[in-house]
Amino acid sequence: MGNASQSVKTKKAPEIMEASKPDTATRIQDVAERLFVEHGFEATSLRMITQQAEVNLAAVNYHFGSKDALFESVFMRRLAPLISGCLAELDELEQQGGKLEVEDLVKTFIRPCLALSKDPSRGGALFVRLLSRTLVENHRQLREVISQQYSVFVQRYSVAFQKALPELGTEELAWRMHFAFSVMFNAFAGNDVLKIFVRSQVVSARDPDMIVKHLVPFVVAGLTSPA
Amino acid sequence: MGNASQSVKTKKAPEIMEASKPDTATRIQDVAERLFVEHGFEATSLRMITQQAEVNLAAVNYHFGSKDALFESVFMRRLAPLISGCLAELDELEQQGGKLEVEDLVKTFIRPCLALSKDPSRGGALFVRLLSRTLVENHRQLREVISQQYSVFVQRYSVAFQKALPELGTEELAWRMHFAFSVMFNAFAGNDVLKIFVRSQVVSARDPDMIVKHLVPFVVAGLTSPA
DNA sequence: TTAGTATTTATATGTTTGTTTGAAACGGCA
DNA sequence: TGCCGTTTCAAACAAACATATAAATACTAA
Repeated sequence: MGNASQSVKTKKAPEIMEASKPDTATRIQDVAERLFVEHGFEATSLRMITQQAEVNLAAVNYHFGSKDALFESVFMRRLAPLISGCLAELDELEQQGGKLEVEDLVKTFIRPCLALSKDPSRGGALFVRLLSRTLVENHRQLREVISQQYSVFVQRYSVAFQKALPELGTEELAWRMHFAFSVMFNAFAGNDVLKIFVRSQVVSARDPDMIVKHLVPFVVAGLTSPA
Repeated sequence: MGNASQSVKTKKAPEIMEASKPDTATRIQDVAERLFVEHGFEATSLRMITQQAEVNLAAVNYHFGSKDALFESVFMRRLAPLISGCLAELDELEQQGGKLEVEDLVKTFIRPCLALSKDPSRGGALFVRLLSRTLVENHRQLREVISQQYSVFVQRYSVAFQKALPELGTEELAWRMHFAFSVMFNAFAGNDVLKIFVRSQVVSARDPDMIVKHLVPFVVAGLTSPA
């Protein structure tokens, strides 16, 4: 096993939980995630990754098949749980009946993002930043995979928001959702447009709870503003 | 002249306006702008640029000094006029007295962006996308240059928004401006987070006027929502 | 025209890139 | 112990990279 590119890694967990370092493949993923976020896909060389992960250069191609496949693996490892988390919250909200409130709907998306951001064992805010990079770089094949597997995500939210905002036309709603998710993603990713213009790095408070506190009212106001 | 990296290009304009191709340096900038947007800085090689611009490989280093300097040149060529445009609108609005309305303030930023987006001779929406890429990749030295020259941009808008929204604390206002500029930038850059999840490319209407029509109410609502 | 500078060209340099290879080392099971 | 599938390793690969150099050409001013 290994050099086949389809292997996603199914190793036995070490029985006696060693406090030291994880799996080779996992170590590669962890370092790669950080470096891809920091420098982008192209600017991150396999040598940087393998050196920091303290594994042999050939290990990447052995375990993942290629640099592209490594990226996809790193990406999907985080995306799947995040999407599931959102859809689970959405399920719960819809099943408890009653009128769908925009704020609650927004929170079904924000809460899993917030939870992820605060969980170092899942890379913290790294993945949201990776996602925002991936949005802007265009890894065609990855987009293919994502849209094949997760188009339901957008559909579910579209339907839900339509119910919560029945007075809006589908087009108007599409625009507002576009804007809303755009703010939310970039907020969690920490992409501050204004930061590029000012010297001080102090501005970025970075506390995820603070983000949410200010983010929710802003987004809800935008979504619910009179047509 | 040429190989010194400080040369920003000061060629005579061709007297008889040839309909054919512009300056070598300009041709390089035009192609580079498009390719940097499409593939990012690292993934764009000087060979791609020079081939498409139909100039010799060494021309980049001759005219701009280095790949980094070329990027900075490409970037600044568009940033400077855009910022000036915004500040000019802001000046005009402030000088005409009366209470500062949030919507008018928002429009002082949106109008120059819209004008740029609709002007092919200035690269259309390319630069906004380049800016959004630059935000996410971090070209340190470029950030330095920008913040040195254009920190006034943020200061001016901070003061203006504070006047228009006196009931907000400075911190609350900073968050809202962060969110507002984030939506606006990403709207013009066409970074649609949801697009990555759905197959159809049809969604992206792309008409800048349409963007504005829906964008302004959303942003204004977010900014003015009760504290 | 001629002299001198500005630009373009072809070619070469030395790195760095992703990927491959074949052998060595490892680990569980007979 | 000896075997065998799995994993690691050092080394090498061609290809592509940014940049440098010197010769060739284009242009301008006298």
